[in-house]
Amino acid sequence: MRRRLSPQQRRTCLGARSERRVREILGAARNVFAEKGFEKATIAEIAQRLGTSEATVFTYFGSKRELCMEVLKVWYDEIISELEREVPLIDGSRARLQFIIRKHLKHMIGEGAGICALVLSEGRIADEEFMNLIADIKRRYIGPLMSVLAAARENGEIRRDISLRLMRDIVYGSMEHVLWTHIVTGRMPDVDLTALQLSDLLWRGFTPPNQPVEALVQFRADVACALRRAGQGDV
Amino acid sequence: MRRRLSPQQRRTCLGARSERRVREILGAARNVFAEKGFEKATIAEIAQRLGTSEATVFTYFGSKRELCMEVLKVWYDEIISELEREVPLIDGSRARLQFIIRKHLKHMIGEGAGICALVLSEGRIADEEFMNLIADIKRRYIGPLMSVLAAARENGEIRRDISLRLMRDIVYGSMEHVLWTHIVTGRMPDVDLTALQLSDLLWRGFTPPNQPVEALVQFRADVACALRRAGQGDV
Amino acid sequence: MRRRLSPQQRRTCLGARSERRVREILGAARNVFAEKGFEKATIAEIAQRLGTSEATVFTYFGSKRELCMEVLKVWYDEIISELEREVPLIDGSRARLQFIIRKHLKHMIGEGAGICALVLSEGRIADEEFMNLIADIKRRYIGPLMSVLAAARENGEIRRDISLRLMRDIVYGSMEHVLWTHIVTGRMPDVDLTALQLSDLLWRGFTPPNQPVEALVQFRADVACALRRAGQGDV
Amino acid sequence: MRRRLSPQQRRTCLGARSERRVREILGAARNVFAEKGFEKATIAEIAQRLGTSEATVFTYFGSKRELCMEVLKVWYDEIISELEREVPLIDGSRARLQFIIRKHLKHMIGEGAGICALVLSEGRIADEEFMNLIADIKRRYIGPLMSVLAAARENGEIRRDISLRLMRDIVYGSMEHVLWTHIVTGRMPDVDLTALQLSDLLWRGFTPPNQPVEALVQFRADVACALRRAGQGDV
DNA sequence: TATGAATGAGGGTTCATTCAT
DNA sequence: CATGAATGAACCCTCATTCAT
Repeated sequence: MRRRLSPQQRRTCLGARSERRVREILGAARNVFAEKGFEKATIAEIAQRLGTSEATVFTYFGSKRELCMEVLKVWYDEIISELEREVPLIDGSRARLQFIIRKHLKHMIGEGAGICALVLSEGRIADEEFMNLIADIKRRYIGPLMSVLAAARENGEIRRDISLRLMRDIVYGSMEHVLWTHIVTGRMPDVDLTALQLSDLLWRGFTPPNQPVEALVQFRADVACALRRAGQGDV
Repeated sequence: MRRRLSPQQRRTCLGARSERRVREILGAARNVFAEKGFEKATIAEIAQRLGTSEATVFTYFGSKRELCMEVLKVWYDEIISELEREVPLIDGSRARLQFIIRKHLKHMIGEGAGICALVLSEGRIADEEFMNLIADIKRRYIGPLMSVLAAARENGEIRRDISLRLMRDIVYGSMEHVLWTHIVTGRMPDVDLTALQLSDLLWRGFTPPNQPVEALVQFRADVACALRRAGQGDV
Repeated sequence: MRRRLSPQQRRTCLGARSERRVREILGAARNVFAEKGFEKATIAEIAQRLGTSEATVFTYFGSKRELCMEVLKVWYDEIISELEREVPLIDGSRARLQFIIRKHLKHMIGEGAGICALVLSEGRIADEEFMNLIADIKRRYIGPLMSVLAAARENGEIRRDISLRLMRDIVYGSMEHVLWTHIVTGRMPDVDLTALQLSDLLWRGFTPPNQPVEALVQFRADVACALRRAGQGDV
Repeated sequence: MRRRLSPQQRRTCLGARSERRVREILGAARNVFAEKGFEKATIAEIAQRLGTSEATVFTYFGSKRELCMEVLKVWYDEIISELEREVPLIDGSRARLQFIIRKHLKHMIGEGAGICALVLSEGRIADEEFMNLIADIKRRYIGPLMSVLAAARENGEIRRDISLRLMRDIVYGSMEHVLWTHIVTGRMPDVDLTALQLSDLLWRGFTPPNQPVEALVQFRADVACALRRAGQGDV
């Protein structure tokens, strides 16, 4: 049966027109899944928004679940690669954290929130394949943050007594709750301000406690001195 | 019609035996809803676990939705009143925060996680009555924490430049993500340790910043970063 | 089983308290059946209005259908015997007709209408026993009118060329439609006026025609009609 | 969702084959509703008579209620337009009344009776939309008769002291009872004879009492005279 | 006698999925 | 390739009726 081909195989042998069709379906499906959640979304509605029939959807995607997975894959692939490309361009762990937070908040406002909720809600329930996909997405999505944290710990910028995993949970958990509040109340959060406050607050928690103040003062003096010697002026 | 009686009325006039029945049904329903979520849970399964018929469930609860709401109410009422009773017995804002965090983590491990997911996931989808209940539960559940934070801010223990709402989101969001990780990976977290670390980390973020010192810390990090970029290795 | 005893047998061996119970149940059932119709009426609602349990109803009446039949029997027995007692006291066929019409309209206003609708609506659908009861009730209910009409025909007061059956249908059909209009619109009809007009109008139809005069009347109408058709306006 | 489309929308975009399907379903539904009444009719039986599944019925009609409403609409639309077309072609108020009566009796024999009973019985019970439809149907169905009566009253052919509403109730009520008798007894009435007798009897009731005989005789003489003068012979 | 409790039998409705054209 | 049409399989919910106490 044609249905049993994986979507990749199927799509490989389709022409240009079909490529567009696939994208259209994914787009409509994304909206519907985001708005309704997996259970309440119906193929009928997706098809209706496209102006086609339900059967057409099944021509391109073997099942509702598969379609949903594809939607997630496409959506996350995009923002993950964006993240992976841009984070290294930022300077400083703290700035990177702030960047990641702002990026996440921006993506997750609007339709993104629904997609994100999909990942959070359905991941526990669905069959194994679905769960694996979601686990994979989460892992990759979280990758850039983990790199930043790992490097910062290497540098001694952040404390060693708390696991990176816990820090990661704090970062993403905080953001999700912020977003959740936004979804439920309907109020738009000020993304930039929230990102600033959040990264500030969390960073201060991540920072190693009890910095010896005198050493820092001395360090600043040294650098300033060196700088002066290099002839580039006041601090 | 019997169905049209509210569950309170119905239950009020039942004897001791049926009180037990109600609890049994609530128990089974709690498990099923927690495991499957609202949509995927079926009355049939709840009845089956009790060894009775679906009709019996409907004798005690007018609808699936009503049953679910009752489950939520019972579960949260218990822990909310526990929280409201015990938090005031603790001394010190920071200790209270730690207490709330530990309590939440403990409650949410196991079946509690599923119930909690119900509140988080279904709130956006269901009808108004359901949403109102969930909103109410959230408000009451969050009450003790908000009191602690508000008092701490009064005392000047925590910063004024960040809204309590954001702090609340950070606290609960972090915990939820911790729990989520636990659910997905199946690994039991060390509740006491996590509560300790989490409250420590967050508290330090909440605390008013000692700006001169922190500026120095940041300065050192910046220089180190610049140095690294300049390709001269470790600090 | 006790259930299999006919209600008569059962009631025979019950004491005074039970007699009252039976009447209470019949009363509540009457209201509910009248308001909702047979299908939409529920034993639960009947029991609820009595403040007892559904099982109690079944202690006295073997089934919903049986209860409904009993309700009909009791209600109609009363007004039929009333009719049979009072009609002979009236003088003159025409006055009797008017009396029967007024009586019917009065009875059928309010709850009576619902009972009557029961007879009209369910009679065609239910099982044979039910249908037989309804047929029997109708026959007896109609008896007094039939007697009046038969006697009037004997006297030559009403025409012989139209069957009594048709006359009966005209009398009761007219009234039912009047009542129906009243139920649907919710407006109270003026019972006495309607009874007067109805009996007058129908009686003039029942009366043997004075053919020459009526032929003349019709002739005039025909000419007027033809004239109008010919386009020469009013007569 | 497919279900959420109105039946019109749905049907509009279906080809000729499904037009037939719609008619088939309406036909089967008509029979079942007519035989059983709304409550006792089941989608299962309708589907079974068509040799299809219940789901198929729901593909074309969103709900049992909607299906029933459509059945009523189709059935009445046809006979109402027939009535509106044909009544004006008849000459004379009395002949029109007779025509309407005969037409009604003919339509209401057989399955029509069941449909008619639907209108009469369910109108009081169902939800508002249903009731509105039924009220609308009744109004339109009764329109032609009301026009005839109104015109006849204008001409002075029928009495002014009795409301048209009451006359209407008498006409339709009589017929319904005639039909009811026919349904219950199972005997076919002689439609033409009944229509003749009914219209004769009722018309005589409607006619203004106390026509001055002498004037009529004179009128006939005048007309006859005029006719003779016009050279067209004897009366 | 009264009733709390339980339930079998069914009805309406939904929807992912299949298949012939 | 697109799709109109059909449907099996569930699911929620209702209610008359039974039975042990």
